[in-house]
Amino acid sequence: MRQGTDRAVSELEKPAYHHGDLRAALLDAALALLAEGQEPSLRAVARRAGVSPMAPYRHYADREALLAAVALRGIEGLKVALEAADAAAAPGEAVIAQAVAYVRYACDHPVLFRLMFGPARPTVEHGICAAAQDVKDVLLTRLAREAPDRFTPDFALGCWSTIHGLAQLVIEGLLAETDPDPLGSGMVERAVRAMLGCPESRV
Amino acid sequence: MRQGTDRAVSELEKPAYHHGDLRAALLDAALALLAEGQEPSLRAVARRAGVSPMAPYRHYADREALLAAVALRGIEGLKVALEAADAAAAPGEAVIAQAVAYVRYACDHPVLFRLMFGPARPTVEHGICAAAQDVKDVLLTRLAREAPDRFTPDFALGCWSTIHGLAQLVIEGLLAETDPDPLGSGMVERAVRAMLGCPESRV
DNA sequence: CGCGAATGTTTACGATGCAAACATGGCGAT
DNA sequence: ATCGCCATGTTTGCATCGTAAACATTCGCG
Repeated sequence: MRQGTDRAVSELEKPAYHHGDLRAALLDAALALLAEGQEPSLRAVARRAGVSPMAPYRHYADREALLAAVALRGIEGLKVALEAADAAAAPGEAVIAQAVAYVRYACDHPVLFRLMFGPARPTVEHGICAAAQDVKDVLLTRLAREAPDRFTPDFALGCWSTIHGLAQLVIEGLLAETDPDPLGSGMVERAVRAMLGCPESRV
Repeated sequence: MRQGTDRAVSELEKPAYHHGDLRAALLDAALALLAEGQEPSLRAVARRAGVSPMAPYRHYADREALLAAVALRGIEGLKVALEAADAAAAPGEAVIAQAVAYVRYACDHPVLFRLMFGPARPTVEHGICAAAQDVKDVLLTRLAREAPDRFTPDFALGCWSTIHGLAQLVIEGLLAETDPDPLGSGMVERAVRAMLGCPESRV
């Protein structure tokens, strides 16, 4: 696929027949549409990438395959966000920080998030599952250190569920009438603390 | 092909021009499609109800309105399931029983469940939110009795999130590689117990 | 230089959601 | 009983979507 001599991307070069790296461009286009809040149709993605509606099929089996690739990237992004939050957290507060980051990521990219954890069963299914496990593991690792006494696989699953459920409830607006801004108001954080049984709220 | 689609109440009259109670028939048709695991298109619902593709618009503003009505009914069904589980539970085990019932409901009606708590924002949005609160309240009420010491609004939200997140993870297959049958294996129950800190497993 | 394979394009088909115009017939006012 | 209103259904039409099939273009290797 890739070769040494790269006439890869020069600015004033008109769109050649061969796009150079459509595969990545399609991914970016889909991500961009997602970021704008719209669910990306295959045709819209192609349009945005400046190619014909059928072009994507040279790189992805079907719409679902493209979306799955996007979802994978989104999951990786979530993992990165969790790791960053974990690293930046005060001692003993890393789990809470990860939880908040998780929900914030969902709020910042609601459509993407739905794609990531919704019916993304298609082609790359296994890839998605594995990536999701990676995400869980980031949380799990920190959990094992901050709460070694209570820690069990079941407890880890419970924690993940709590955080994931919270994210779902928030982005679907199910908490809107209870609290218009569950993240900003600290409700999310308090709910996680309540479940973990660590009420130190230290402003 | 026109067949005598299941008319619930009437006897042998031919499909009259006026359907009698299309509104309800459409709901049932959508529910039936959902039960068969397919996402109901407006046209498919109309087909199943034995009317023309445009007929539903006399009763629902658009596809989303129909789906929202279906979602509402699904949420009511969940509430009923929770109440039943609560009533049948052994003393002190009602919260766990509700949690398991919640996840089981999701597993039994995955497409419906996604509809209920997915982007069901449209028309009846408020109705959906309120109904969801009703569901939460069933859990919340029992929670206040079984765990009066830890009980706070934040704790209640946390519990709901845990259960809801568990349901999401299970129906999307995110736990499939960890455990192919999280409900049957008891993993769901154990995760909830771990979060609640009540490890009595009393087979 | 030439040719095969990779990559894009065009055309076409069936499905979908919905707008607009038309048809039917239940039912209250006369 | 009759008539006419209008709620309820139907037909037609259009834009969009996913994707199959056939065609066009160019890359890279012999």
